Amino acid sequence: MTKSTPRWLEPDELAAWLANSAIMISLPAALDARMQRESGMTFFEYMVLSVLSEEPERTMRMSDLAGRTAASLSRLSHVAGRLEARGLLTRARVPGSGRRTNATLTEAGYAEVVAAAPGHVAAVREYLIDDLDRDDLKALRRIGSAVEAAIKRSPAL
Amino acid sequence: MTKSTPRWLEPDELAAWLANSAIMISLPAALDARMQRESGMTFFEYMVLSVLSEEPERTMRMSDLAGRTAASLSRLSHVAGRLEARGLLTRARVPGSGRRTNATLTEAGYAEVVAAAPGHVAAVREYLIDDLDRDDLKALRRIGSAVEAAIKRSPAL
DNA sequence: CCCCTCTTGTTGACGCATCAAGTTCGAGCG
DNA sequence: CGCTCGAACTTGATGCGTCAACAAGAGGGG
Repeated sequence: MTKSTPRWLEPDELAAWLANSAIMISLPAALDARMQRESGMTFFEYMVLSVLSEEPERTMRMSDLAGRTAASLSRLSHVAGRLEARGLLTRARVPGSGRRTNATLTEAGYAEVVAAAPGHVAAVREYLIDDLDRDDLKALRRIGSAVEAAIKRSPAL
Repeated sequence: MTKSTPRWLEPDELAAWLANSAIMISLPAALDARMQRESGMTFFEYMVLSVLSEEPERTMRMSDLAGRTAASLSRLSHVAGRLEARGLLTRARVPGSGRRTNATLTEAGYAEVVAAAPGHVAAVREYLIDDLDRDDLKALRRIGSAVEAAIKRSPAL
């Protein structure tokens, strides 16, 4: 409690923050709802399958997959369990390498990604990309990187 | 299924989209975790209390509150129930006005917001605002507005 | 007047995320 | 060798969000 009174947000900062809320809150909700409706899978499930689909052998270590999808290992494990039950991927321990596990996309899983991809891209365009000009795209890139860095910078506390 | 092959994302669009994922996924998670740790409440709960605290009489209709927090009425109702159980707000039907209900912040609720606010602002600065220059702030504002508009534009489907 | 329907909320079931434990394996080291 | 440590998952309990169903006024025709 040695903190002094905080620097409150100034008007333009506040406006930016409020605008950001739309991106942070409404966008994921909208994308999720649409994926669910059109492809019967979660936005996050799509991410997992999609990342796998672009990997050589369509295979990836659970840890790496978690990193790539910005998820906790626990979350990924639960999701992988469900996807495995649905026959969209398989898991296999990598022998002689500690507790490492590889996830591999099945044919059925690949087919699902391929089927879902167009709708996904369309949604991303419709809700975000197509409304932005080249400068906005660049800015978004910078902002995203900054956020990523800032979060990584404060792992514990 | 009359769709032709979709316009895939071009490199700079893809980069922007990936960067956006950090904002959409990691940022809310980070803010949520921190609010939980430092103030024992959800990010969303904070929003609700905070919005109420700035209202005259610290009172607002449930519907309006839902709109302001970008939540479904159902979600808000659940949360309001919990907050009410914790003594942070009260609900009361508005007599003679259909089924309208007003939510009002209690003293205890107000005290919680006040206590949580500095940490909240600090987090918002640390994870987002303080890393951005004036142009980025403006861009963020434009992008947020665009997203909001795009989502409103596609209510059904 | 009575029914119809619209608005506004609430509720319950279900699914997913999170958090804290537990499990299993490899490695380092004494 | 045997022990402990840490890395890499998995699992189970708990809590929140969503979706669909319901409830309860208020108009508004007919």
